[in-house]
Amino acid sequence: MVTIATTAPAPGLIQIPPQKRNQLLAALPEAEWLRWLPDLEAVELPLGKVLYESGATLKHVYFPTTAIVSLLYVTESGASAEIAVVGNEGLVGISLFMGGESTPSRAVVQSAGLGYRLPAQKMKAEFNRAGPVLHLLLRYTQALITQMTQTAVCNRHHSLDQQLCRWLLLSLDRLRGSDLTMTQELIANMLGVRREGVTESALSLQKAGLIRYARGHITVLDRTGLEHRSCECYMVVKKEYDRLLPAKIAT
Amino acid sequence: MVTIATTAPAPGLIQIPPQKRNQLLAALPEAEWLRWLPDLEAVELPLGKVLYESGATLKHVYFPTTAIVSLLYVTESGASAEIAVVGNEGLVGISLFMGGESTPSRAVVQSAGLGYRLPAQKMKAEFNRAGPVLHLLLRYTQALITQMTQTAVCNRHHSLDQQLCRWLLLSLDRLRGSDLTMTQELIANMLGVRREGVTESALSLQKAGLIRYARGHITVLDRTGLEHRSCECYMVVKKEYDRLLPAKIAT
DNA sequence: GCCGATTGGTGCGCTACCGCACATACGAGA
DNA sequence: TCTCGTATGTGCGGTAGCGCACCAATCGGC
Repeated sequence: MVTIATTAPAPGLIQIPPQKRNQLLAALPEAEWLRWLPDLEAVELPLGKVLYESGATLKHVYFPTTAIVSLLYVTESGASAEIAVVGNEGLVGISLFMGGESTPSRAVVQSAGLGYRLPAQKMKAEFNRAGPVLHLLLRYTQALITQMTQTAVCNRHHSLDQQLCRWLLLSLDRLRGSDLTMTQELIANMLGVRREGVTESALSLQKAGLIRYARGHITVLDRTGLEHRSCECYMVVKKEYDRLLPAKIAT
Repeated sequence: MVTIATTAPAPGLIQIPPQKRNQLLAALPEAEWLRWLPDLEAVELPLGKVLYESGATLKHVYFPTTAIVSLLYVTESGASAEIAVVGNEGLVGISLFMGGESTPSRAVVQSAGLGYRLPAQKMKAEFNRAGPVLHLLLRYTQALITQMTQTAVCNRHHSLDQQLCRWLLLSLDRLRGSDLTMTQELIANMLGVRREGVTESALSLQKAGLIRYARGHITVLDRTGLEHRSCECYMVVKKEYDRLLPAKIAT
């Protein structure tokens, strides 16, 4: 059970509103911030929760704060592949303002946590004001596109080892700390590979002293090492996010 | 040498302006159409021409009419992978209005032909009017995103045979007729695989009577057969384009 | 403190694709 | 018509990752 404070800073203490732990929300101009606040609903995002299904019309957009959400596609034969990952730097449900209202992919919570959501109508109305919000959201969308294209490239050319490093780093960037709660089975589903393959790659990372893990809990020991072992895809994506999005907020 | 008529229908004959062979331009409301027309510059797009480089700031957006353009990413090691393909249904240079002004990918003419271009400033100004053009372009962008994500999925899960079918079909949809001028080497570069692999897959398609080809010229004999042999990715993309974009124009 | 379920580790044969080397064939231009 | 360059066909050993079967370790609930 989680109690979520949506208002009222503690007396005598300047407190960051929890909504601002999402960087897009934090980047809103004051006028927008005040207008959105009453409609932002805090939500728990437990592991595995499906935020939208392939082809379904969206009812909300989600702004994760401490959760991570995977956008993934499931093939007719049941195989899956992660397209992109969204954390507190972004939002889930771009097709709402892009105009399609749905996509062929699915959004699933990959790492449990909290977030906020805004009703679809409100989101569209705000977007269509065509002010700074529009540009903020489109820049985020472009960053997301880069992540997607890099996923395509990585799937084509890079080894499972490299992809695992990229994946760990992208996930890590979207969490505080250096731990993630994540079974190898889950990672395999995201990467669209066999669980055994992940076991093998993870073992080699562990032997190299880069990570340590046990039963669904991974600790990154040597971030720089991971970066070296990763393919270029991680850095390409990271640099685009840094370039396109407002400076990060301290959390 | 190509003469391009930008105005003046032949006497006694109702003629479609050549600009309208691009479906986005054709879908413009009358007011926009008239405003854009003087700034639309006809350009030849010869095979291999680079419309923009990775990371470079765009000076124009391109609206292909008879040409096809590939968006591709080249890795540090020189390997390449196609991210998406753009023909007369779309435009090249979405990062201009998305706000990034550049992307880590590159745009190369894959099939020679004609197109029109609009200066970057004009494009941004028109987009920022926030009228119907904005929504048209964003819907196109969402369709493009679908193509990109499906490329990622296809790279992960489907065989070269299937990918070749998908690729042929996507290219074919962006040309009139059933011929394409394209060496196996080129196709291999797009798909990010070995040339020999393409030879082998192409042979099996030819043996099955689906295509015929010789020295850089491919003729599709059995489109339906190709569709059956392709993975689901082709249809997913096609349906999203049909859903998101205005009805096609007769050309 | 025991038990079943979850998670991770390992072996093995298989296949698709890679990298390389080289043979062939077609076609445009001298 | 000959020739050279480009395009395509083929063979072969190597390897990354797959599918499957099974074992080992550890955790949480009773």
